[in-house]
Amino acid sequence: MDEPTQQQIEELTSAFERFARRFKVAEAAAAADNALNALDAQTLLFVQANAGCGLGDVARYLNVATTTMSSAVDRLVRKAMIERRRPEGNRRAVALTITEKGRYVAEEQKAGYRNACLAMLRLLEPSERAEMIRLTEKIADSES
Amino acid sequence: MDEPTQQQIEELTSAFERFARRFKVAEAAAAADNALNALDAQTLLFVQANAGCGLGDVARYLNVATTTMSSAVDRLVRKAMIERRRPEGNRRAVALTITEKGRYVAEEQKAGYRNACLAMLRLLEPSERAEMIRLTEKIADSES
DNA sequence: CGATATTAATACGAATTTCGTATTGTTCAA
DNA sequence: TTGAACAATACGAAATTCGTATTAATATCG
Repeated sequence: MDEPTQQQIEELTSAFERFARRFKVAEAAAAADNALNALDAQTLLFVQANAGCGLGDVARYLNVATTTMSSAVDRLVRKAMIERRRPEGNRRAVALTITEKGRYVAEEQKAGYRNACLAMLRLLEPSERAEMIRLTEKIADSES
Repeated sequence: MDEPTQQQIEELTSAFERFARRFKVAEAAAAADNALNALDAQTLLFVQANAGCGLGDVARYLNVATTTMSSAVDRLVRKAMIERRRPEGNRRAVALTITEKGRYVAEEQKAGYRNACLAMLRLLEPSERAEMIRLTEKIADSES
């Protein structure tokens, strides 16, 4: 009862395909100098948002093996975007923190996302924008 | 004039982050037996939708080097999901066509997308669904 | 207290993937 | 007919991910 219709499902699936493609192309075009691969970029953003987190925290969040995360952290440390520290109180762990340069790159990254979102909103009438945001939030945050 | 507000941009960006994460996790959970990597899956879907297309067509569409596409096609041929044929009339080209098995896997793949979209629509009130679809289509298909 | 299990991270190597360069074979144009 | 342009492939280098084994630190419990 009150199920989405087959046609609605089909329409949304198809629209999302074109949507994703458009978004992806824009993203590829924006690939800057400080370009990071997807995992490293996500790692950097997580470390920025969770200063002092451990390597395993990021791995669990991003659903990758800890060895994979260790490599990603290696790369980011080599690029001087984050730092490994030994937290006092637990000397087997590392605490990850973002550097000045890392913060810069992370902000650049986020600016890219914001630009893409801005481009989307511009395609809508002012009256439609709030509704798009509301519906996206509802889907993103609903329980179950 | 009539620009989206900073707050709207921020809200949509943030909502999309959660949205994408939720979508991605669902996708990872659905990873079936016939699992393909992202490029191979996209290639298979393109070949299904464009029977007889050339290798370069797919490469251009997906924005990868032709050598990369050659490898992807190799993998799909090895898995018996697509076939290389020499079209009469142009013997340097290959024409890609999907096989029975490929069609099956492609449909499975699309079913996964449809399920994700269904899950999204279910999170909305029936009255909101058409609006979500309309707005997504508008963003996906607008010129400029 | 000491032995053992658990935890956090790393070292190392295998497998996969992507891509650049060079090459083969075909078609087109002058 | 010869040379340029084109479609695809062969090959090798670089990067990434992950599993297994290892190191070191902390927790547990007899």
